[in-house]
Amino acid sequence: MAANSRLTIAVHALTWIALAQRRGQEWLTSEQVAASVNTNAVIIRRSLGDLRRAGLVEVRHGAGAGWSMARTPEDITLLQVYDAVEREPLFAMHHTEPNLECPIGRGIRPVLGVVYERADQSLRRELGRASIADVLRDCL
Amino acid sequence: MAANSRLTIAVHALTWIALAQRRGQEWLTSEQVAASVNTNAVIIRRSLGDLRRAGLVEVRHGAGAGWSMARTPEDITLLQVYDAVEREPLFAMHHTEPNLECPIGRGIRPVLGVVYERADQSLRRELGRASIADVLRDCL
DNA sequence: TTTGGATGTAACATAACTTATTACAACAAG
DNA sequence: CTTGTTGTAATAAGTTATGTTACATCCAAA
Repeated sequence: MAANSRLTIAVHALTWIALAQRRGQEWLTSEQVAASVNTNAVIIRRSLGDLRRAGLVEVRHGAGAGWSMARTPEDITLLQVYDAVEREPLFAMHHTEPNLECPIGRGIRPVLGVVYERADQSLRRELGRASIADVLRDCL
Repeated sequence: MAANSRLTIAVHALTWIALAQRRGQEWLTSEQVAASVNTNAVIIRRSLGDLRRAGLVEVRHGAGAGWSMARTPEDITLLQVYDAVEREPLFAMHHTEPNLECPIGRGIRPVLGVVYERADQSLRRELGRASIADVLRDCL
């Protein structure tokens, strides 16, 4: 299993909804999205639920229910999707506190924190450059 | 448990070995490194084993055995450490092949592959800017 | 007002990964 | 030889990712 595919699933779902809307279908059910992603509808509902909490999609209940974009594909970057679905930091610190009597044990965590923060920023900058509209265009 | 701490452990181990050598101790045992990182010596042996396979440290067997740097701290970047200990890509594709009858299912993987590649490159560029010597200096 | 189809979420199952720990064969310096 | 350390296997416990079933809740439309 290893690295998770949450960003992949969420971007796929959003891009497919964007294409369906361009074709005139305003609301898509989780079953319809799941058919394109080829996974269980509950996985899609959980992913789209994250995106809804981040304000990227809207949901409608009752008969004729489904999911719809809350913004245009041009206004949703992969960084926003990443922030919506990803919880863990890129790199973890020690599980147990290092030995504070050692100069390295004392100093390493803030030092690595700065390095990891810079790496995270550059990753996010790159993800911020691509939008759902870009992904949709390149898929076709 | 969540995100792994392999990069953290390996950088800590290397930095501590670098400091010990500067203080005149040429060879460190996995027990001595483990005492600073505050973990089991086997964890350290596995991490240093990865670094040895990448040519970053040397090992000596028999009585008086231990670990030593194979290069100067200035010549080891966190990117080299990252490559030595990290196997998984940053983002995974779908677990199951998406629906190839859908235009998005057909096109999404190469498109995301390009985006993920760019994100990975920028992360690596940032990790390549910091050396073990930098980490050691900032720890003191 | 009823109904039917979809969401939201809990519960559970499975597989993989991470860290920790014990045990021990292989190894080499003295 | 002796002794201390490495390299690695085996095992365990905790966590996460994904998939699946089940069902209460919701609401547009009939």
